[in-house]
Amino acid sequence: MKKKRTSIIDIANALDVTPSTVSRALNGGGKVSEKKRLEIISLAKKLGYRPNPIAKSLLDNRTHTIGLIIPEFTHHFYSCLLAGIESVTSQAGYQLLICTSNEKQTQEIKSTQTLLDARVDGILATISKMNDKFEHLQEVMDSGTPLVLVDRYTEELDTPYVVSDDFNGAFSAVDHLCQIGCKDILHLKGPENLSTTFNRFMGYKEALRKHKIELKEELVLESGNKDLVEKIRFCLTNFRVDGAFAYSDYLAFEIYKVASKLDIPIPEKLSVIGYADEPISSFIHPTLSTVNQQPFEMGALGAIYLLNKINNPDINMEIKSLQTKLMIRDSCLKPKLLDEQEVIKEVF
Amino acid sequence: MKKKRTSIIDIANALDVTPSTVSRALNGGGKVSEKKRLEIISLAKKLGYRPNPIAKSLLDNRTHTIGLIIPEFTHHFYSCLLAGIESVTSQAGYQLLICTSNEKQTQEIKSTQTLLDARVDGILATISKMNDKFEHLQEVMDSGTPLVLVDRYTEELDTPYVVSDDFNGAFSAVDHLCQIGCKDILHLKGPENLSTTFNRFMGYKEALRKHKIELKEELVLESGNKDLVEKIRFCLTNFRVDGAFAYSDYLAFEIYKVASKLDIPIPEKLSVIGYADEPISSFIHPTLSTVNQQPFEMGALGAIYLLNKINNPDINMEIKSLQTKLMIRDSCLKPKLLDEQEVIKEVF
DNA sequence: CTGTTAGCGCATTCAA
DNA sequence: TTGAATGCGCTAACAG
Repeated sequence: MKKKRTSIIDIANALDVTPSTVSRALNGGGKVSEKKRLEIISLAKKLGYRPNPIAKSLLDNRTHTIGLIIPEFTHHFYSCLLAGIESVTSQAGYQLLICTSNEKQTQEIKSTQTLLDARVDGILATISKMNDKFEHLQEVMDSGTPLVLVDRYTEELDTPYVVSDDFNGAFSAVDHLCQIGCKDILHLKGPENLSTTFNRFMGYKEALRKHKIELKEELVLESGNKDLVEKIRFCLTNFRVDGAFAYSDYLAFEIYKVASKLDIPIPEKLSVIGYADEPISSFIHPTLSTVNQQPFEMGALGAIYLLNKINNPDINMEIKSLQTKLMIRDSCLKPKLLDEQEVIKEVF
Repeated sequence: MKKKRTSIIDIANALDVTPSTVSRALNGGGKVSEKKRLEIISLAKKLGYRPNPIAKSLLDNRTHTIGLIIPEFTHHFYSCLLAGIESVTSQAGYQLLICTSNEKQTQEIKSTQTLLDARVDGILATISKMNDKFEHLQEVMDSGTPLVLVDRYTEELDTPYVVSDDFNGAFSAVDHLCQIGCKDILHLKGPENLSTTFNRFMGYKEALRKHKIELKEELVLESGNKDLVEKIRFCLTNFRVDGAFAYSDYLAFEIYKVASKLDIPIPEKLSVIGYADEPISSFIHPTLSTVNQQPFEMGALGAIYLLNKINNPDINMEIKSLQTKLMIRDSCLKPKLLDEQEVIKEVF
């Protein structure tokens, strides 16, 4: 059974003053005689008094709690996101209430309800993949609860967001492949209909254009279908592919597998870059070059935006496309003419 | 600005009844004329009424919130643990308030304070590595807030816990190595002073004993010191090591590296088993056999214990040493005489 | 069946 | 400087 905690009333009774006086003494605000103030404070400490935030919340309609909706816990990306968020909110004295959507809209809707019911001061959300309607989030905004989107966003919601700069992330990767001399660069696209898939593909194209390399459609593969491995094998066998850029690290690993079977050495004959900087990338052989999206920073910045909006509702819409970091590892040929220093710096 | 939510008083005024009546109608408990009941319910729905849990909490001193303290977010193990916990608590209608300790005692102490202040109904904690004092957790228990320990525990705290069965986990791994014919089995120990290190070592020894294999001290390596790689190399070179069991998957990878340099093929000449079933294990080549600790189940069970204790404070002390799952992958020789079915079953 | 009263813990009026 | 009163939203005990 939970023990009753000492309240300001207990202190008031013990000292023969009113709760008001105790409240004033403890909050420093009002005028209390120094003597009483000290008495009260010392007794409070002795009794282990801790203000009841529930009562406070009821009074001023703020909970100092922010709600978080993420698709899932078990991807490294979200763990980092979470860590970034937590680092900011805990610092600011806010609690974190966490819900998952499992990438399902129904659960996401439930989660927003839960958080709204809990009277959180604001909500940080990564909208789930399969979202077509955003009424539940619009409802959050209409209720006056600040909302900030992280990692994924939609133009249908007029609210701050922090995402990753997929275009430039992809661009920097393919640009690097070009710089080390790749001419025929395979691209494995991501899931259809995702803005990230589109933007990374755009980055790929733009880098080719910069280096005056013609885009060859046969070198761009959709990763959705089952015969992906077969298609990769076909490409590696029939075209003189010397570079590859994949939508994700996992897709890059598929390339590894095929290349291994075909006895194509990486990076000697084929330089590969993935995306997301999964921890696995540094363990696989050869270590995989990839694009780091800075999930921790993304979470932290999202949390900062949210706190800003909570504390100043009229604040200008803040949006940010976070810079990515190109992580060059052993899966790429070392640059020939390029200033090595530059690359090395990027790694750290 | 957060909009004022409709309260039971708003409904009462609109319908010219008292808040009590509305409360009764909405909660179904009391006696309300059917007519009024329907009126009230319909208006409540129309106004989007949602009860304010803050007020309820103030009243009955329960928040329907449980606090969680974990060392960190970014290890896959904790992500799974978290997912397991969340699956149970959300199901049961509880919110999750999350704090991290970063493996530091000072932060862990702060976290307990935060959670106690927030009046959570119970706390689920993975105590941080560097804990020597447990007063803060004892204080939690003294306050009457149910506490359940997960993954790590201490005998100093008389409270329920869920951990992993390290002894049998290690035993099953080494037992398997013996069954596939290994005679000289290297063991890489974990960090000193950790019960897990001790228990896994015990499991290793017991398995050897079962198979009447003499324990050779030179085949047991402390992993703390820097020249671990050198020591592994020495072992692999000078003794005819044909099996290896490591405290963690990461340590197993160290064995991979050395074996690769020495041109010792895995699993043909050396079978390796790690511990923890990191996702990386399935991606590395060859895929690494390992021991799965079922972190999701661990979290889920911990949450169940906690909810039990919250709802029935007098419940018997519940403790559980969770069974591990041996994951046999390509890093082990296929069994010769052993009934293959059995092994395959273990994998799934 | 329904209204009145009281109180959960606290801060903020307004009086004194 | 201090006390009394009020209310945040809700439920429960008691009256009617």
